[in-house]
Amino acid sequence: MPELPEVEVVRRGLQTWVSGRTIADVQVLHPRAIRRHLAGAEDFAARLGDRTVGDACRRGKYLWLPLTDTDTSVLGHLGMSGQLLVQPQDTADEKHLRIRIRFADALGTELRFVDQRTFGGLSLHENAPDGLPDVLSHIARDPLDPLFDDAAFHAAIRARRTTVKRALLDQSLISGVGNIYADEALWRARIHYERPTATLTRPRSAELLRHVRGVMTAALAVGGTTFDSLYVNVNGESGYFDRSLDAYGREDQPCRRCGTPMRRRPWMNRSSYFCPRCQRVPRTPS
DNA sequence: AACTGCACCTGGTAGC
DNA sequence: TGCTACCAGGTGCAGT
Repeated sequence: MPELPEVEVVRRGLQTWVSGRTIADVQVLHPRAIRRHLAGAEDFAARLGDRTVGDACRRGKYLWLPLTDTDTSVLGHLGMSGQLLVQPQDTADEKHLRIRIRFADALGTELRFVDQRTFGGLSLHENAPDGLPDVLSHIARDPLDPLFDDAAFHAAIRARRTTVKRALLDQSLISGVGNIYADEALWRARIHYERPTATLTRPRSAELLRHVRGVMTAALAVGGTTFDSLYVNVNGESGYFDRSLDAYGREDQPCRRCGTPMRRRPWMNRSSYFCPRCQRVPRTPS
């Protein structure tokens, strides 16, 4: 399940193996993969043809590739299960290959969008004046962005009448955080996922942000080490997921701080994992 | 306007 | 064995 660190690994891969190359042709093998490109598959392919790819960019979980000499970008989101792979052209098609992009050079590789559950996809958009694809106007900066405004974040969540995990997953407040890293950061900060944001003091929200950054930076360090080949990879199975998670997926296993069995609770058609001792349920005088 | 809840997907697995 | 039910969850939008 790609969140910000995994997407950043993919961005780096695209920058290394795709930026600067000129597109020869595009095959859309599943229409749902370009459903956000409203003009359809033929239009998508035609607009990419003969265009050159600029520097790979990211905000939160969104990736985009500007097309040089145009005011447009190819926007990508990996959804739940998406992968962007740079493969030798003679590699057999993946079972869930959705989009193939061939290049006009002789490097012998192509870019493939593979996605089992088809929550992700590619689309082409006009760039807004700030250079971002126009459809990203509602996506906040992510916590690894140097221009992320910690004070504004604190003020925004204090003004909301919602709970802290909802706020962490609200991409208009802070982008790039998903269910896994939200639980990890809340465990590190010893905050219960249902704590009202209005109860967070400035030091507590600062501490939470520090842990969000800490868990993402650690994941990025691990994910980054596996990426040193002709392969832009994201599969949610990096070593980080197996070895380093303290909360997510650890139901009934001892808390790594206090030994209390961790709990899982249904939450928003998902799950929240937490330590019932370290992360006390807030008393809510409604 | 701010907030809540759900549809969209498919493969793996648990249960019967 | 073969069927059903459920789970994973990011996003956008309909509904309140």
